[in-house]
Amino acid sequence: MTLSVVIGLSAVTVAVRNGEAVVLTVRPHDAVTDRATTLPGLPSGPFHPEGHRTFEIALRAFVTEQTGFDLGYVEQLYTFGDKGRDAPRAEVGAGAARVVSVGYLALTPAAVDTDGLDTAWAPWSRFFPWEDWRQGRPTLIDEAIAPALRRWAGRDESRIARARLLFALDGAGWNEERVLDRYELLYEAGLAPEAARDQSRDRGEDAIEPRALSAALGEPMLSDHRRILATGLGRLRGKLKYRPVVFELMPAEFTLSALQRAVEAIAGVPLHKQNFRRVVERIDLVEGLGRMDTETGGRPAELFRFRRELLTQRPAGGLSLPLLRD
Amino acid sequence: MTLSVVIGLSAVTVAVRNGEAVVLTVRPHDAVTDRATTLPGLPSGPFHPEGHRTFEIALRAFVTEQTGFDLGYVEQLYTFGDKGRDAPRAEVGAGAARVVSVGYLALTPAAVDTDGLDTAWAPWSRFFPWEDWRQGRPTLIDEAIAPALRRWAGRDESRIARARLLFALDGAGWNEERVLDRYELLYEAGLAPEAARDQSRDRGEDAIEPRALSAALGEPMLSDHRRILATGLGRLRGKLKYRPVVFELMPAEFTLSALQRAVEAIAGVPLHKQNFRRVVERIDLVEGLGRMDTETGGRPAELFRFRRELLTQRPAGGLSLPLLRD
DNA sequence: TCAAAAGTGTTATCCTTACACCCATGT
DNA sequence: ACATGGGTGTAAGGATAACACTTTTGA
Repeated sequence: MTLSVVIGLSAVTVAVRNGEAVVLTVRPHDAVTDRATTLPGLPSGPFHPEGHRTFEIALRAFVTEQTGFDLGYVEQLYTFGDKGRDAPRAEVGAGAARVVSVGYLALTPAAVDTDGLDTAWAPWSRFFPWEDWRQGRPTLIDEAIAPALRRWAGRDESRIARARLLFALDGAGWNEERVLDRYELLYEAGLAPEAARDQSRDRGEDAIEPRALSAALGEPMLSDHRRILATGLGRLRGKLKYRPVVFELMPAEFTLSALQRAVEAIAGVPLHKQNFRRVVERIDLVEGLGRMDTETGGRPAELFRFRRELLTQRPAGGLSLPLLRD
Repeated sequence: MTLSVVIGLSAVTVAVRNGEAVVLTVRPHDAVTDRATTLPGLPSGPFHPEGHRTFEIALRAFVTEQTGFDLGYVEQLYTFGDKGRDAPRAEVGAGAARVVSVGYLALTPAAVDTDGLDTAWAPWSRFFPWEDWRQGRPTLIDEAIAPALRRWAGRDESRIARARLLFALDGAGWNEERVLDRYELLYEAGLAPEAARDQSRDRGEDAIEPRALSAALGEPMLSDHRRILATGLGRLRGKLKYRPVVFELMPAEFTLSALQRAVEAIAGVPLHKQNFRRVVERIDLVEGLGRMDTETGGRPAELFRFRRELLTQRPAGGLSLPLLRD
């Protein structure tokens, strides 16, 4: 019996709904009690070399199958292969297999609810509550994260420096892109419930999915899905700034405020209204339609559309983030 | 017999030598005639789930084994899984296996020659001659690439637009980062020798490595290695601008001109001397040593060092590229 | 009339670009 | 002295950040 390799494909599917960034999750429910039986996870499945011509085709099929949802924009994120962080060993044919995770990022303008009870659009702040700085610095950081990290770091200068840099302690600046590094630091410090679970499995204990783990530092997810989600959020936040990807999250027609709320929801920081508009104007990728949206609650706002046709004519950059200091 | 999966790990190892960007290649030689028996390839090997704890550990071992070289900075690039673009099917245990490629980028300051005859530092302009714009627009583009692409595109507007955008035709601007897209366009247009090879293998013909392929549009490489190399070059060119990665390519002490030549060699574009210096000064990551390098051929140049210790204190950006229009 | 959100004007500062010129060494 | 590369000054234009204010709707 040889240990072979199984490739797990997972999708981080992002949308913006009511000014909240949400991600598509699956959570198997008990048919009788209608209660969730396990942690939530990302739509995912194993790559079959016989049937699947490419990873992306296989991934799209998994998502549609499991959520009823059709993906639009898709890009590959990262491939995780380290032992002890993988999904529980899969059984394949004669023997066991090591699972390697290939994560994907998908963007979609429509966050419609599908009928499957097992599917849900979850705000990602549930999994990473420390990542939302739109209402200012989350109190969670100073009240829970910083003390716990300091306990873990002890006198280790390099640990202290990492914590300071990543969680903006002692006056250091917040870098919204480093989502994965922050999650990995918490994992390493034993502050992510997944760490304890992976360790107990590594010690040969049975791979039980722990149901009642503390959700204080963000809700845990199945397998290594929270790590993949962190990778996706980080990538998306970075990409916003150098590629016009926000528009993949917008409907055909939108107001500039809605666009700003979408960027803020992704980046997790508040932006300066007028300077944001200037930035949008400068990249010259939207076009006013002359029509108004009267549902805004105040003065009606002009509707705009994304001039997608320009992308084939010239390389286009993203939106710089004019921060609103408050 | 089931078709299983083998994960191939490959490294794009980059260094700068005499103002040229070079990449570490292996090319098996015939022991008797001392002539190369196949195309050059990247150092690579199959991931073993039993033995290897992480991809990166396995990769480092392969490179050391095959080239005698120890890697420093390493980052993952991309995982290629599409059928027909993979390496020839590997034989594993009972059956055949589909090969999936995980590419890595490694950076190193030392481009020392190792003794192995099979190893060579090759300038990457050999594989992508159209990517070097330091001496102005390469004539190869207008003389060979553009006509061939136009023949291939015919009346297809989307093909014409892609060719124009990627190869800066008809006055469009050159985007040095899109190395992979350019290679993929040439592959799709049948202008990369690898395309013909992969197709003949797909038709069931024997997987011969063709030895005498035209090198007009860049020398071909083994398997999908030129695609991985293109991914690495593109990633590195992008990263230069937002992370201080050039310094991974520099020795402990260097002159500012040497730094500029390194950036130019990677980015493939000429830079404006004084503005480059201003940019370097502004990011404030180098420190003058007060000592001089007298080997410059003109006035001695001051030696500088990279203040690596700052990286743990603050997040650091890269160098913007102040182009020299000429 | 007032709350709520849309939309505009203006300035100081900093960064980038684009000029042209002087300096120290080896031959 | 002169060729070769090292190193500097400065001004224009553009982008960003930081101010506060007007406009148009619905309740």
